[in-house]
Amino acid sequence: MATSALRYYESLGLIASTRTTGDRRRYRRTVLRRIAVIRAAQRVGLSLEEIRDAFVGVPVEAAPTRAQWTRMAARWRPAIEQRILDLEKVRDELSGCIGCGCLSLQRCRLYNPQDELGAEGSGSRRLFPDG
Amino acid sequence: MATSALRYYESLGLIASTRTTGDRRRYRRTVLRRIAVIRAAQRVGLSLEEIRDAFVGVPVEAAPTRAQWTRMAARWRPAIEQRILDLEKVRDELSGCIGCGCLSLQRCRLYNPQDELGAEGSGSRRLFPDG
DNA sequence: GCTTGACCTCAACTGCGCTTGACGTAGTGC
DNA sequence: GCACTACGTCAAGCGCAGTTGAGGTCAAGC
Repeated sequence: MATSALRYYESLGLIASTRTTGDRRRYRRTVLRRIAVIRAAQRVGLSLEEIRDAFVGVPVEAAPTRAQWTRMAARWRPAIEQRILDLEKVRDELSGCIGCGCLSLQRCRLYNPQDELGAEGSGSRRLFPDG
Repeated sequence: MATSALRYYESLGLIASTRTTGDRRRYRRTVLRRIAVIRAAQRVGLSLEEIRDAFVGVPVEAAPTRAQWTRMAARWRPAIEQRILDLEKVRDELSGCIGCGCLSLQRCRLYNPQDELGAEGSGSRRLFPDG
């Protein structure tokens, strides 16, 4: 990965580095772990800020304990599971709903994922009230 | 959703609108479908450009046929499936690998998802060669 | 010794996906 | 009939996640 990204992560406090006498960055093993986890979290769709939040309690400088890693991993599970469920829903709706050609604005779960919004009028700015 | 987003999509050619005598935009049913599909595709992680590409063969102005929708949905399935697999991998690796505390730089699949890179030296810029 | 390239800092820039603002018009409610 | 709001255009701005460039330093190879 690009060194500029590492510097950027460091500027955000996501990772830390030690310096050589010549002021070059050296990354400890634990930092490489953090980076791997950061990239993985990005694949899940988390922002760097969310990732930083997920790292609270996991030391930036020192080697974290196994318990700390485990706690963090546990914190992430729900977000990952949720994201997987979301995608499975999109997949099923794409094949089930669009695939079948129904696409009813009133009934289709693609338009109306929460099954809310029965017949509350037709105000504008109403499609996807919250994401 | 915000009207500004609709105008933006229109500026990209993702959707089309008819106009009233007073120059206001009116969106046909099929456009509302398109919008729903666009939002769904974004949830999957596709960029608007990728989404536009996925829409080739699906008319912007007229009502697409069921066959056209179906073809498009079929084009997306692989991307969605892949994304789901990715996330499942991240989930399993987070609980299996970090959870277990191994985190070996050489063996951990989190660092080395393709199982490539045996022992090719330790050049820099080597972590995650392609995403 | 000297060149070469990888690193350093810091500020400015990029691309995406919109949003905001300025300024003007259209149409609905009272 | 008049106020008010939602819409119209267009350009500029924002937040995120970095990248790029200018100007300088460090260290390995010849």
